[in-house]
Amino acid sequence: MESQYSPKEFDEKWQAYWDGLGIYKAIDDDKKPKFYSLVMFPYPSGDLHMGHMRVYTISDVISRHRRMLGYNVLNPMGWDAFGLPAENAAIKRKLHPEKWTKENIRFMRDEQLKKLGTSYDWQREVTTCDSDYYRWTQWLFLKFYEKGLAVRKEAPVNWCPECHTVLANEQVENGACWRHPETPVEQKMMSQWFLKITHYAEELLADLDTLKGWPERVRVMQQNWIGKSTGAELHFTVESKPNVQIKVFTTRPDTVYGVSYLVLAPENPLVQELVSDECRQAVQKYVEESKRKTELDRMTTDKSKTGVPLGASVINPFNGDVVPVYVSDYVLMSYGTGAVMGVPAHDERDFAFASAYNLPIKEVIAKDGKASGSLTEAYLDEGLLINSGKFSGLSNNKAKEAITAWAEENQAGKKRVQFRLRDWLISRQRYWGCPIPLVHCASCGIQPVPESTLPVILPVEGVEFTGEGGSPLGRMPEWLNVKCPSCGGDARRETDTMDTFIDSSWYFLRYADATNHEEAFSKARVDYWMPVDQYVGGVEHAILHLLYSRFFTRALKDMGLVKCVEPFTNLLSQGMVTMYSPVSGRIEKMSKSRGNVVGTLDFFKRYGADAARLFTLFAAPPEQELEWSEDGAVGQHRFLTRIWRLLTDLKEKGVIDASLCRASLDINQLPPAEQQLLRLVHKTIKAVSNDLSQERYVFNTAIARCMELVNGLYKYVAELEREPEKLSQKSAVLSFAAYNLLLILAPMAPHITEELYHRLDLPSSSPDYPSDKDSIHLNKWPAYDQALTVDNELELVLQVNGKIVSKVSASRGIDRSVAESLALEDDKIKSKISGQPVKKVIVVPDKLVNVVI
RNA sequence: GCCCUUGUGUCGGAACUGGUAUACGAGUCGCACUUAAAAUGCGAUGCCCGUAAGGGAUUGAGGGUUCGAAUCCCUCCAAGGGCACCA
Repeated sequence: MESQYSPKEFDEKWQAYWDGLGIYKAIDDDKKPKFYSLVMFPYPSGDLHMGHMRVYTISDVISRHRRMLGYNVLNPMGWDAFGLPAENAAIKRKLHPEKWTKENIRFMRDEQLKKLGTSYDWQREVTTCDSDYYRWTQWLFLKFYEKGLAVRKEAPVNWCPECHTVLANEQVENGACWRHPETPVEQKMMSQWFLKITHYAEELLADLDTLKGWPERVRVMQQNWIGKSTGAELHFTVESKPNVQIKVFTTRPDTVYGVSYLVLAPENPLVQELVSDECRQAVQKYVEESKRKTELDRMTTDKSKTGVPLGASVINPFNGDVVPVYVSDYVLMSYGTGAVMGVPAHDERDFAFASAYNLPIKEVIAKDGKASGSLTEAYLDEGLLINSGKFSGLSNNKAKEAITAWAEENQAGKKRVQFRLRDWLISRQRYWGCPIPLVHCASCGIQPVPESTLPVILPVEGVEFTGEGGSPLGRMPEWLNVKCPSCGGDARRETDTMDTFIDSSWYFLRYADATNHEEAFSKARVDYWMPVDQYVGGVEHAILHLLYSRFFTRALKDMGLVKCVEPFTNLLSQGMVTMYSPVSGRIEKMSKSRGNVVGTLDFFKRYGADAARLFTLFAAPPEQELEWSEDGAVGQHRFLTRIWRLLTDLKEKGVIDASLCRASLDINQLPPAEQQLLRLVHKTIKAVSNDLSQERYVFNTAIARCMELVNGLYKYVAELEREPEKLSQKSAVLSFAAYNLLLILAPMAPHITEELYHRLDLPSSSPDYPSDKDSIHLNKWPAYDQALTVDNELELVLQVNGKIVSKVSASRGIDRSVAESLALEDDKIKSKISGQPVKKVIVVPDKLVNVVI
């Protein structure tokens, strides 16, 4: 036992070696089939822990495996480097965001990701806060602006008082900022920049069906978020002002005869226009109050309804009914038309509102066409129309179309599709982001910065970070004041920066052509690499990043800049890593604030990167949660030690011989014990190949199979030890087994396999294996012989009425009749049957025989 | 409230299309090696009854389909996640 398994002695050696060889470089336009493997790039927050490492490990195994399968793999890495934490750190510690960010990047790249043994092509590294990158983010923004997909509009927006900026809808969770769950967002009317994602709502929804390689739940989440509703817009004329109409959106035009009132959202401009003198004071008070309510307040009002009458009435175009108009904050200005028709009999909310204000409840749909007389709750099911004029008697589904058609014919409305998705608010009143390349000119209005003068550089020197009074950019006159590109007069730059989700909506395109100084990317390169064949990332981006990226890709496709429509063909969303938290006393997501982090540096030092990789892969399948356990991680280190000892020992004794590693063995020439071992090797290669395939990606069982092979090898060697002279002879089977074990383990444990591979000292390069001497990772993934993955002798299970009674050994492929008689002649079966008539016998070939009595 | 996911030994988890439930690992116990411990190797290890041979129940609970169900269907329970006054 000369040398102990001691990863710290060679992990870094191999990392440097791979770097030097450049074996992870992706080749543009290679002859081999391409495989674009992508992992969501991190925000450079400073220190990754073991929880973060999971996603990089998974993605790395996939990439390494694909390389061995002969693909031209693109596996890039970069940094989502703009964002608030850097700016907040600057305010707190007087450290410039750029310096802070760059230091974090260096540490995370060199001390953490590289030391995990990842196989990135660092020549394509992308950093979104570099002007080399954001220059093109700005360029893309201008393209959107040209196409009318970037617009400035006055709208109610979400303001986070903690971030001092507005947020997109997707960045509000439960009425609070996604970064600050304790801070409710405030509603403000502001003029802001939006990207018109709603323009693509229909496509973004429909094409979800094409994403067969995405997890169902992510698709469902996006579907819900886009939220398509089909219905009608109906027009109600104001009684006292025949030239004013209130338009409502409804998914239930079939209930229009049951309207007993209309409701406007407090923010609806019609409120001010229609309010009567008598009601003005009460309405004004109500509107003021609802303005003060945060989104959170409005959501937690227990569904109880409040509202005030407007003092106006409208005419129902269908039956001429005159019904009152109310203001209530259960109607949202930002959805539909900001006005709804109240049908208490067939809508829960309307029922609650009508009950509170004693409004009539008129039934217009009933199950058998018969009114119940007194409803205690809204009737929401299907049924036949009643009290609905000429539509009475129709089924309500048919009535939806008929009523909408009538409305269209009589200029009282039209069919309408409504989406829940809203335009993407992208301006941020913060410094550390990509400047929006526009100027405001007093005479020409908003003018785009000419492409030739991009980038609009984010000033680094002389920026003051106070965290107060808006973006620091507004206080930098030398940056702020420019000449108008159109008239040459005095103008001011736009001080808002872009939402950082824009940076990450196209980074996967830049990887395809990361060093291009002439354009954002060449179309040819992007068309070669895109779409991403396997994307790996957290489910927290199920909507945000993934939806924005889909939108971007679509828009760029329509501009002719890219060919593909969907950017990510396959998506794997890995589960989070948890651990017991002494702060809460519960098992929670690993994070610094919960005090349950395991650091990477210390772990790598003690157990090596391979043990860390294997444990994260082994403890749970990738989509599931993973609980970190020190014991479990030690177990993986123990497994690696077992491999180390076995192979170094056998190599030293001369049992494993390099010349025999790839020998093709004739199983019929081998003694039984060797046959069995050879079969085990082929079975293992098959199982691991299957587990690592894109259809499965179950690394835990792949490792389990490797462990079984190692256990089998130990058992076999223990047998050999009974005749010690055998342990000094070359063994073809053991050489073959050792070599293949290293190959199939290489994607998961790249360091130990590389070290042991080099110790095998394979013969010099041959045409088939040109890179023999260089690296195990340049090897081909091993093939298996299907015939050797099954045993010739097997155990046949014998059942009576589906219960196992006995087992017999049998040869593979015996006839059904032979299997049947084996069962019927078995003593235990006979005694179980004890003379009763056999109804039938079911034979599952090579598996079992079930005797039914 | 609606939608989705998950319930298997002491624990993490296997069981591919219905066909030997508990692979693999952790933990525990025993043996070997050792002055001793650690490390390592070997063995045992889901539950109940039994000294044993052996027998019985068992995949959250209950029912169903089937020769046969962890796997398919229905009802319920629990945990986690998403959406939530979206008209």
